Amino acid sequence: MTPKDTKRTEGQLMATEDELRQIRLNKAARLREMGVLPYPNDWRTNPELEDKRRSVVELAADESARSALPVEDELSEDAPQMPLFGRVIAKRGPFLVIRTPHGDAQALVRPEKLSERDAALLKLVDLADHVMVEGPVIRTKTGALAVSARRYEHLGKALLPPPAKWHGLKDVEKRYRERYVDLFANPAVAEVFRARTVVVQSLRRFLDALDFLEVETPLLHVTRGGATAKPFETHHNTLDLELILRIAPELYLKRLLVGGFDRVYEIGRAFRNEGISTKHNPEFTILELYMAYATHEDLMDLAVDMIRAVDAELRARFPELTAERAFDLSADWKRVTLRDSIAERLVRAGREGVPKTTWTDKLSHEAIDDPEALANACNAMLAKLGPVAQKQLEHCETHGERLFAIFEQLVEPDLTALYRTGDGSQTVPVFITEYPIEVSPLARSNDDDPAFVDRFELFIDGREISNAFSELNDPDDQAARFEGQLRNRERGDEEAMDFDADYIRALSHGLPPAAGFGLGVDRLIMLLCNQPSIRDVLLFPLLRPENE
RNA sequence: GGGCCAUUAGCUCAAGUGGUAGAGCAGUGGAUUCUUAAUCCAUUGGCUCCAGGUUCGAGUCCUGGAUGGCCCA
Repeated sequence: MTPKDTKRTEGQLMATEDELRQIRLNKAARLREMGVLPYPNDWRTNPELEDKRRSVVELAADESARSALPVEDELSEDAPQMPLFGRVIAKRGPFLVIRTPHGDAQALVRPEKLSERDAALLKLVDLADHVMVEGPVIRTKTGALAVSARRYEHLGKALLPPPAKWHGLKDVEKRYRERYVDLFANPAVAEVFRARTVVVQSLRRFLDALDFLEVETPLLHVTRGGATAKPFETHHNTLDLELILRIAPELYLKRLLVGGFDRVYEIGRAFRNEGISTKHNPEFTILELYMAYATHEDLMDLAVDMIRAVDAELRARFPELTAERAFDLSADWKRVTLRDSIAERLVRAGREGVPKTTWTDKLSHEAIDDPEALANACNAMLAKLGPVAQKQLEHCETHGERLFAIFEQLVEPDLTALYRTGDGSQTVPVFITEYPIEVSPLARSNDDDPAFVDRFELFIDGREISNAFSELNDPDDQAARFEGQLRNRERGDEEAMDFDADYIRALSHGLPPAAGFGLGVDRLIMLLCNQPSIRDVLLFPLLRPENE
């Protein structure tokens, strides 16, 4: 005992976290002395109780409906007993505010209305405990709803104090690390994750209605393919086999088209061993769909319909969350070739909110289709670029690679300035089409110009949401593309794909003419729910572990 | 990878130029018991992120590190 401790009277313990915990442990012990378990498991809900609880909470939020409720003194003898159970988040006078998945409602808990046992239990309640009350629903003097408790049960002890009731939990790191607290302390956060589920369900509903078959393909892959990215590596002991976590499901899904499923999709996790940012988490959710007897142009139409349908459902269910929008999904979605987007960027530089850059001086409109002029322009730019952009440009060996690099560096950052509604108030979704063949190893080349492929990427509010193309189903062409990837690997490209011999064999059995579409589900949710960081739409984003 | 910012009680935040670390909420004891961030009285609670340094004296200044956020590449 330190001298400080001796000054304390009983009941005046220090309020460090350990001692706040000890105070609650002491209350748990007193529950045990009363013959009540601190963590009981013998109280059960059922559909009927659940419906009643939901109706109580909904009534509590409905000002006009609750005005018809009786006050305590007007209660009839046979007033129905309604349940309210959940977590205590505030104590106000003789009221407990109880949080449920449907919202908050309050209980009026007066000891004289309870049995001696229940009144004694009530004395031991702490904020954040799980409790259940039952009694008639009344209107309070201030017009609020309350369940006037005739029965009180302790359902579970919280040993740690909840965050401040008014401010909630604000510490961003703590919110991500202790999402369980974030969710019950900040209802707006929980709302985002409910919205997330609605988006995913809505995607499924849309595709199911079009007779797409939802499938599950392996997460453990032997070869890297379907995207260009660094994988996570792992090992299977029994087979003594090096495996990677999939970077995309693409090649398995297309095998299923060979197998005769003409419309398939998968919503699942993909893993990329890359940086973490507000737009990147090492594991993320991807939707990929494949459709036989369709082209990438059909999938543009499908993408518009699908995203509009999802958004309509989301907006109907979450009007507040979706109120602020920098983009307009109801406008006509632009379709621009990659080369035209560069040309447009150059022509409009310095006008209409489209900024000038050093590229604007070095690169002429005519150079876009002239390999030598483009290479010269790139060389002239090199010194002006940052290290990463410089590296990307230096690695370019072909006209197509240069076009793609220029698109990424020059056009992509200013897409929101380039494509806007007529009055300029909002951005418009844009499909960028005709990608160079070199950067599209799985896409079908264009029949009229084999240097480009039948592919698009969809950008909404400047953010890349989707990538899609008509599928390459010529096995010899695909084999040559894989060879090209291997050469890139030798050039030092760690993201290049492997040669997938089984996939070539699958194509050799005949992949029907088809098109495929991939969508970053987390990014779509960020966009539609107006969330600035991918961590705000992932329940448990990857963080460096805490020490200790 | 680079730059900027942040880290103080369980939570939310204060502490001009270096001078005894404070408040609200939560907690504890009591009063009250139809409250709406309940109120009233009393009261507990600190390795000021970590490790060094400068100084008579560091939450504050310097160096290094940790974690997080934002921006740039």
